[in-house]
Amino acid sequence: MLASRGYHGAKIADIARDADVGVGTFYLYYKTKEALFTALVDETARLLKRRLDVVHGQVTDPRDYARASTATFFRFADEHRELFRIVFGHGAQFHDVVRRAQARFIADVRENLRHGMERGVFRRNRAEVLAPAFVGLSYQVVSWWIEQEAISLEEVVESVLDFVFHGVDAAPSKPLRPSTRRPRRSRSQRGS
Amino acid sequence: MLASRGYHGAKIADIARDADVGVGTFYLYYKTKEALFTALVDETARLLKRRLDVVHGQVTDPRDYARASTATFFRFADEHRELFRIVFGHGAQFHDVVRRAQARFIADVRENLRHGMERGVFRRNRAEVLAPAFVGLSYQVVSWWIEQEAISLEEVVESVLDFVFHGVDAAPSKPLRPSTRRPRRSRSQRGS
Amino acid sequence: MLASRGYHGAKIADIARDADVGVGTFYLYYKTKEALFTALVDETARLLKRRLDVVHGQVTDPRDYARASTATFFRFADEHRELFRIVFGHGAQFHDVVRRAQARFIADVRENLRHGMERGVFRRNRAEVLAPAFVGLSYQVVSWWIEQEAISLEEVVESVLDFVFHGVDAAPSKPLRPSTRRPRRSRSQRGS
Amino acid sequence: MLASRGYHGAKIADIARDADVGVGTFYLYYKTKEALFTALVDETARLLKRRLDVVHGQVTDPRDYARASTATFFRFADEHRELFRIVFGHGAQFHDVVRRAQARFIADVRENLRHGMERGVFRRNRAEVLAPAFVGLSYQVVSWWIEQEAISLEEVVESVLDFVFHGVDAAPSKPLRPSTRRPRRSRSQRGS
DNA sequence: CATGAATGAGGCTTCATTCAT
DNA sequence: GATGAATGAAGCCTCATTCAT
Repeated sequence: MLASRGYHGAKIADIARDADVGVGTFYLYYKTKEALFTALVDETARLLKRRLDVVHGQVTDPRDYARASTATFFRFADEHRELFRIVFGHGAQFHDVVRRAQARFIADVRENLRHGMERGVFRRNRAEVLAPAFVGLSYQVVSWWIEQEAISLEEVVESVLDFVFHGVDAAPSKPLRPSTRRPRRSRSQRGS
Repeated sequence: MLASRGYHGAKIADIARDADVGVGTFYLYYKTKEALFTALVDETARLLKRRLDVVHGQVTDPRDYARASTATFFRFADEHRELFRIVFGHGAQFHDVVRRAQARFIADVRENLRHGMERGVFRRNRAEVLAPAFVGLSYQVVSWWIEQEAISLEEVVESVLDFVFHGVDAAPSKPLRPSTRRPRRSRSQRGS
Repeated sequence: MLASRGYHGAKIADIARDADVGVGTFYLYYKTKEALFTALVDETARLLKRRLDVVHGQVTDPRDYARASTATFFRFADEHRELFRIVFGHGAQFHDVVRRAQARFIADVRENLRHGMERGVFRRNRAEVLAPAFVGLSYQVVSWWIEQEAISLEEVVESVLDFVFHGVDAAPSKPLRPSTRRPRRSRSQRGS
Repeated sequence: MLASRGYHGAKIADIARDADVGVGTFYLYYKTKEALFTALVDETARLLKRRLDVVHGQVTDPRDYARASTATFFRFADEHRELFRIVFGHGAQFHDVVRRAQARFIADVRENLRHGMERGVFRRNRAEVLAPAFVGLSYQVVSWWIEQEAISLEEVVESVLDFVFHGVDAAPSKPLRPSTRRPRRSRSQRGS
C-alpha cells in the first residue's frame, strides 16, 4: 500500500483493508498515519545501518569499504523491496525523517571518501560533492533494478562498482588536481 | 509554493495568492491542480530538452556529449531553481509525468553511453545500469548544491565530471571487460 | 472519572481501568455507557430522597422542613462528592434523567413553600418561582463549597439558611403582597 | 442547534444545515467547533456585561444595584434566549470559558454584597457564600421561566427580588450575627 | 476576464460496543 | 465470569473545484 501508492496515495482505510483488519485496529498499532511512516523509515534505516556496520567492521581499505557498502545496499534493497519502495520511493524524500536518514548515509560516505583521498587510494576530488553523487546513483540504479528481473544482483553491483571506481572514460585517467596546480582562475560568480 | 511545499503541501489558494490572482483565476489557466503540475513538468522538460539539443548539436564526441550534458543540466537547474525543485524535488517523482520525463532523459543518456562504448571511448560496461546512475547522481548532487552557496557551478561540474569520467580510484584503471574477450557468451539475457 | 471528566470526557476504557476491571467486564454490569450514568443518577436521587424522607419525617413546621432539607442536602453532597459531581456537575443537567430528578426535588420544595405560605409562616410569594430559586442556589453554593476547604459545613448551611429565611435586606421586611390586595391586574404580556 | 442539543449533541453538519450552508462554509466563519462555542460565550458575556455596566452606572445604593442587576439579567435572558440556553444551559458549564465568565459575575455580585454589608444596608453574612447563591438562583429561575409563558418578566423579577431581599420567613428578621457576639463555639470540623 | 464565497466529498481519527478466548 | 483486541459507524475538518457576480 504505502509501497505501491506512496504516503499520500495510501489511505488508512486501504492500509487496514490490505492488512485484513478494521480501521480501528490500525490505530492499535500506530498512533497516526504519520507514525506508521516514521516507524517504517526508522526501522529501515536501522536495519540497513546494522547491516552496513557489520560489513564495515570487516574492512579497513576505503575501496573495500565502498565495495562492501554498495553490495550491501543492493542486497538490502533486494531483500526488503517493500520497505525500500516506501522509504526511498514514491516521493517520500520530502519527509523529514527520510531526509535525515539520507543525510546520515551521505555523511558516512563522505567520511570514507575523505579517508580514502587522504590515504591516497582515492583520486583527490571534492568529497562533499561525491558523497551525494554516490548515494544518488545507488538509489537510482536500485530503483531501476528492483522493478525488473533482467539482471542479477552481482551484475548490477559489478557494473556500479566499475563505474564508481573507474568512471566511464576508457583512457587511463589523470589526476583531477595535479600537485603542480596554480591558483584557480575561473572561480565563477553565481549570484542567488 | 509548489517548489517549497511540494505537490501535496501547496494548496490552490496558496498558489493563487502567490501569483496575486484569485483562486477562480487559477482555474482559467489550468483545468485542475494536476494540470498545473503536469504543465510545469512538461514545460521544464521541454526547456531542458531544448537546451540539451542545442549543445548536443555542437558535439560529436561522446565524452563531449556527456560533459556538455552535465554542465547544461547544472546550469539549467541553477537558472530554474523553482522549476527544478518542483519537478525533481519534494516527492514529485511519484508522479507519472515526472517518471516519464525522467525515463526519456535516461534513455538519452543510455544511447550516448552505448555510442561511446561502441566507439571505444567509454569503458565497456552495462549502459542500462550506468544511465540511471548518471541521472541519479546528477539529480542528487544538484539537489544538494542548489540549497547552498558554498561552491561555484564550475566547481561542482568539474568534480562531477572527474568522478563520472575517472571514478574514485586513484590507480590507473583496468578495463571492466578485458579486450581479449571473445564474442559474448554469458552475456545475460534480459527479455523486457 | 465520570466525576472529574464528565459524561463526554470519560471513556469506557478509563472508567473500567479506574474500577480495575476490563472493558468487557464493564458491559457485564451496565448495558451501555448511558445506562451507567442513568443508574448513578437514579442511585443518587434515591439515596438523597431516602435521607430527606427521614428528616422530613421528624419535622412538621415548614421552616424546620426547609432547614432540615438544606442541611441534609449539604451533608449529602459532602459525603458523596463524587456522585454529586457526576449528577449535578460537568454539564450533566442536559441529561433527561437529571432533569427529571431535579424536577422532583423542585416539586417537593414547592409544596413545602406552598404549605408554609398557607400556614402563614412563609411570606406570600410565588412558590413556583421560589422553588427553582431554592434548588438553584443550593446547587451553586454546594458546587462552590465542595471544591474548597475554607469553610465548615455548619457555616455554609448557616449562611445559606440565613439568606433563605431573611434575604439580604438589613431592614425589617414588609410583606410582598399585602393581604388587602385586590384581584390581579397586571398579569403580563411578554411577547416572544 | 447548540441551544437545543448542547455542545456535544450538535454536530457541525447539523449546525451548518440549520444555517442553510454547507459544512465547509461553517469553517469560513469559525476555525473549529470549539471556536464557535467560545465566540458565542464571549459574545454573550460581553453583551450582558455591557448591559449591566449601563445600569450599574445609574445606581449607587447596593440594593438598587442588586435590583437592577437582577432585572437586567432576566431581561437579557428573555431577549437572548438562544444565547442564554447555549451559554448557561445544556451542560455547558463544564466548559472553561463558561466557568470563567460565571466566576466574573459571581465576583461582581460578591463585591456588591460586601459593599452593602459594610454600608449596613445588607445583613451581615458571608458574601462569598451568598454570591454563588445569587447567581445560582437567578440562573435556575431564569431557566425555568424561559421555557414557559405563564408569568411575566415583571412578576418573576418581583418574586425573585422579594425572596432575595427578605427571604421566605414571614416573621420580622433578626440579624445573623448580633454585634454582641461571643467567641465561636461549635465551629465544625469537616474532614475530607 | 477576474473573483472568492460556497460547497461537499473524502480523509483521519475516536470510542462505544462486541465476542472469541 | 472476565478480558481486551478488534471493529466500524460517526464526527471533525480540509481543500480542490464551481459559479454567481
